[in-house]
Amino acid sequence: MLRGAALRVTRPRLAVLGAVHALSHADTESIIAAVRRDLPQVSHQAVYDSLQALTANGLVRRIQPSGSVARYESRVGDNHHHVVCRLCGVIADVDCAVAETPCLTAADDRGYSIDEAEVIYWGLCPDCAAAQVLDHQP
Amino acid sequence: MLRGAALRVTRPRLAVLGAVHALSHADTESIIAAVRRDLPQVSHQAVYDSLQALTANGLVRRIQPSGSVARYESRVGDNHHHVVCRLCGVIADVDCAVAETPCLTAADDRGYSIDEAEVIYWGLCPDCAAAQVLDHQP
DNA sequence: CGCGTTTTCTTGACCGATTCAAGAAAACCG
DNA sequence: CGGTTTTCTTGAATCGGTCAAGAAAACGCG
Repeated sequence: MLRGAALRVTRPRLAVLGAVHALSHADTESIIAAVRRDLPQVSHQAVYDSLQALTANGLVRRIQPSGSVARYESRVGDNHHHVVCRLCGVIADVDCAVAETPCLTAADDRGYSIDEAEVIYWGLCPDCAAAQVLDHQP
Repeated sequence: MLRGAALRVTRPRLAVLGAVHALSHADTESIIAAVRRDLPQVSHQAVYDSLQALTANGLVRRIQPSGSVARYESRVGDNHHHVVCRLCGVIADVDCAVAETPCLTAADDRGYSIDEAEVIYWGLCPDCAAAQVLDHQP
């Protein structure tokens, strides 16, 4: 994958790529921890640089819902979206409701040349929704 | 407006509300500057608290595209979306392409109870797109 | 395979938006 | 006009992320 993107193959990059694939919507801190299980010596900066390089070349995708730190996922190139729990912050993938390139056409594009539509659904995850109900019926 | 939301009416809150209405997608720093034109003494904390209170009560809306600081707008309750320029970061409003509650229905909601769909279109604003073309045809 | 160039990693300082905490001031309710 | 509660001031702290300089590792080529 790295060679395909004309990126040098280094241990930190391999480990970061592995970590992003192994974890689900992981933040940088979790990725650093995972990478250090293999390479205890890596600096946080190497991880930041790797994530930046991988993101810029489309090998991983970066998402950052409001109020959250940056998170990374390995599912790329299929324009799927995310649903975020307002209470616990957990993220799940959702496929687009509309079509292949979903809401990619704005009603009026204001003269912008749009290349991506990012959709975030906000709500309550099943667990938090259940806890919510219990609170109101004690 | 403040009374309608059961919020105490204070000078800082009035000034913040005015600033958000006067500016377009302003960040906190701009809002602080605008507020201080009327009330030179206000602390940044008062502005942060006011924005938080206004946002929590739906009087202003907070948006935060990846890589940007928090921004606030006065257009609320009409589920419109935003288009962000990848180069200069400028933000414009766009109405939803689909319907009243646009992409509010995910293909598979994963058991979440969704209450909002937030859409951000990424692309190039007219100015940056033009500059881009000039770069490639010097 | 070894060398030189270029990119990447290590180390450690730094930054800036936002939050926390404690006390003073101001709104609201009779 | 008090008393209570919320909000504001002041000032410090937090924390994700970035910057900078030199050391180390990849890669390309002979």
